[in-house]
Amino acid sequence: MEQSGPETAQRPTVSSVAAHAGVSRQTVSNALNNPERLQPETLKRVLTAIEETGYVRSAAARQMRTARSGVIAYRLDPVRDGIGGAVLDTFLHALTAEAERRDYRVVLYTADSDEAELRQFSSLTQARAADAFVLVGTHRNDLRYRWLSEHGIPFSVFGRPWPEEGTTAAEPAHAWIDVDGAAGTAQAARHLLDLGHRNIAFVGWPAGSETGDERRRGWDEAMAAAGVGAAERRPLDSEQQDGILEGADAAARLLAGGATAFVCASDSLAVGAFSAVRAAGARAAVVGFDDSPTAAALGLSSIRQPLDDAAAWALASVLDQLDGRAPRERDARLLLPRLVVRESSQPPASATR
Amino acid sequence: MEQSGPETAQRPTVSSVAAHAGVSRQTVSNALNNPERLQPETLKRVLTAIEETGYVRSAAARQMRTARSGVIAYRLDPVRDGIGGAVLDTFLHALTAEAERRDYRVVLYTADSDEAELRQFSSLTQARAADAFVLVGTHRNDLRYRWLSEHGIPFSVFGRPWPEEGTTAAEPAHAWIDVDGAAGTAQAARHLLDLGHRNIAFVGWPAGSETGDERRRGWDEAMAAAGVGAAERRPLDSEQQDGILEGADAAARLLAGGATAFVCASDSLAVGAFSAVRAAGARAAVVGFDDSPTAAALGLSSIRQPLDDAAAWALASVLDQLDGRAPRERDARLLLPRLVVRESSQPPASATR
DNA sequence: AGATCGTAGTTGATCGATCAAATCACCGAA
DNA sequence: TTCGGTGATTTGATCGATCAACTACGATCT
Repeated sequence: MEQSGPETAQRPTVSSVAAHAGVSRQTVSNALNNPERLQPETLKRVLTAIEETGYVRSAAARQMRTARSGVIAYRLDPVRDGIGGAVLDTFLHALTAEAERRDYRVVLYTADSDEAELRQFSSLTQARAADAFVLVGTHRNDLRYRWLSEHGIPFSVFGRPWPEEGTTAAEPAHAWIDVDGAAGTAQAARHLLDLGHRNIAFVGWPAGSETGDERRRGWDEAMAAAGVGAAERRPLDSEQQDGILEGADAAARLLAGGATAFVCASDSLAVGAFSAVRAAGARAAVVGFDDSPTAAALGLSSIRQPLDDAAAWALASVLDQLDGRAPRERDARLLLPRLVVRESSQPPASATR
Repeated sequence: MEQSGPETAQRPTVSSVAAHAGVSRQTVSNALNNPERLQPETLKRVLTAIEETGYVRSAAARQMRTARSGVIAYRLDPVRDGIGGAVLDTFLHALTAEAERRDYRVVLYTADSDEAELRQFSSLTQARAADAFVLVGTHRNDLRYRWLSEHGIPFSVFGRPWPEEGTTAAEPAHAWIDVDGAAGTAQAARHLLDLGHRNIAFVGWPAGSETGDERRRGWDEAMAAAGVGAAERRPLDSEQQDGILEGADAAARLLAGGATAFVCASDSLAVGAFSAVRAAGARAAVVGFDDSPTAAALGLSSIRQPLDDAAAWALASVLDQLDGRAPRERDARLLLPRLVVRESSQPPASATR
């Protein structure tokens, strides 16, 4: 498998491998791209020659002929928040790993505005340096989807599409995948209900963000389903910016109001809530969102997004588009997150009804 | 600047642009690669034609001829810790941005062992999918440097080289850059001394890791220089695994021992220390390390590594190697971090000597 | 005047793989 | 025996940019 000395031999090419195996260029090419066209015996001989010479296809030559780069582009944003940021990191890692598995590669680019990103789209595709894009995050009046669609460039999005202004909120034309946040917080709430809690507070973001509203809804619906009335739920709800301190403040307030457990919209809030609980010497349970490494380190229960699945789907989708296959069917519109139970919501606290 | 309809026109090439401008292929090529060879007037005409046609060089064709991909490879590790991980994220972002500035691109790969990484080195370079590598993190008996060197593949490292076993700790053969951790903690200690503190504790990692030992050394030397004797310093030193809880425990213990300020080896430890201080109702100052977004959010003073500089240098170094230029001179072996002062070490606490 | 040189720009060949079309070998049917 | 047909393999042409060698045309020198 190893190759000879530093600069001794020329880099092997299809032709040199062909000579080595006693066949023609094209046969070597076929061995790699259409093995079924070769006689088993010939195939084996060629593969052996490839092995022996340590041959690897030149990406450039290949791209040139096939007009495909085998590259997916991903926009790397500046680091924002320490705890929540890990989600996209994990997604990117999963995307890279999945791409490797399918013989693709991931290149990074940066952009600090939609316009800058469109320029990147343009130059990356014009240069044939990338075949497709995987986008994360979405905002209102996002210019990117339309631009990519109009230019016929394959892409998929991790994150729900916002209904475009003026559009009847019909099915969006593009491929996207997302996680069902409501299902996550509902699951967390039910878990805490099962432990005997009833005064389960929600430590959430200010109303208005889609993600935040959805997470609140999951908690709210689960509580309602468990027979906790609207009047009882209202004082258990809270809104604040994301952050550890904000979470701590909110939790302290809610604790004073009689809350015995917390479902949080993020791990940042949950870390804060958790520390407030400990500071107050209370035994209230806390569940976070995103299962960040911080949560794991602190023993904080948290809702884990299936990022591997999301990345795999996002990649599979763009590859389908590239290969002209029909759009991938999905049984559910949204992926289901999974609650990871740790000490912060274990062992069952004594019910406080 | 924009290009016509979706699929109307063929992608422009050197030839089509040449025709458009009334010159030859090569002249277009020269306009882009050796503009000084053209008469100013011709150059302008060609550039206009490029602009008008929206021409962008095909990366593949270029790579093929020049045997250069214009790509730097970077290994993306799985997310480990939430807070400290942001350092590498920031580094990667800086690297990507700097690469764009210099018309290079960054591709990602994964590897879960040195051996796996060597395979990646091999296939990425054989396929000419990457010209060089930027590595981060180092460990003893790292197989990678030797392999890359022996194969003549350019690379640079963010992180100090460990002295190789059996080697006289001479200058390592490869290009590397790192941040002077000792200078950082020394700066933090001096800052706290200036504020009137004397019982400044160090919340550090267990001895044995180079990075950790170095950060401890900075604190230690600054304290010694300020006249704090060894016997006085010893009880102010502490060792624990990295983590928020560990930091909180250590700080609580040290507070009880009379510490009035903390220099921490990481922001994780500092976050813990900070919360312990608040929990104890004390007014002790805390300084973290790495200036993570979490620290910024909490108002925690922290030592910021000059990651932009490090990334720029790492990239410049591999490009020098690629272009056969002499290794880049550096005035200092190490980059100096900068202390970012926030509320956690402000306003000057009353001296407690 | 003729040789020499320099500048600005041109043409031919090439990188390495793949597509498309051609060839070859072999078999059974007419 | 010959021919069509099928499957396996080979040859020719090509993707688009750049390198290297070459032409053209003045200006300069002897």
